[in-house]
Amino acid sequence: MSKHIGLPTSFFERHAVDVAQDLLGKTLVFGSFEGVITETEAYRGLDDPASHAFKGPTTRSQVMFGPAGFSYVYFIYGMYHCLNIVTEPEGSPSAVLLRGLKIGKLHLNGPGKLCKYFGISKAHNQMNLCEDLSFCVLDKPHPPFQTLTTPRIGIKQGLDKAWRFVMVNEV
DNA sequence: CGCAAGATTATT
DNA sequence: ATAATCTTGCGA
Repeated sequence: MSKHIGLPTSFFERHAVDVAQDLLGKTLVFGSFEGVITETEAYRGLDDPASHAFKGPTTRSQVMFGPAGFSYVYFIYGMYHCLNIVTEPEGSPSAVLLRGLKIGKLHLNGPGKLCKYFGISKAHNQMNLCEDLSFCVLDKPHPPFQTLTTPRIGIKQGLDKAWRFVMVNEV
């Protein structure tokens, strides 16, 4: 009978690429919603031209420079929100974009889709996912699966980095 | 202050 | 392949 505790700051305080990979199969909880994470992407800082943090902190990206375990929600293309979780210690800008969730048979493939379905907006930016069980990530048991690694989607720089992770061949 | 670009998605 | 739609960041 596991107790299902939300993932702690120490889980998110690691290298963004490791966190992105390890987040697959974990359960995102948002209010009364929850779903299994099936697709992620890592974004870092000065070594990553695709990142919002690449050119230093801005009003939008400053949360990426803060402590791990906080939400980073941004509005894009005039109509979609994207949810990230900040990684690495404070001062090391990075985050993991959540791109896919499955909720039973329903598969929300796409960062804009999952935010729309859950009702996540900028009101939920910069929230600590490690102190409140109403917005957190749970390490629930999940059957084995394989991980597909590819370059990230929708960017024009940093395509040399294979920092996208997708759950496949679920048993 | 103006403007181009953008970590997307649904449709043609 | 492209429209929809608007915030953000940067340059003037």
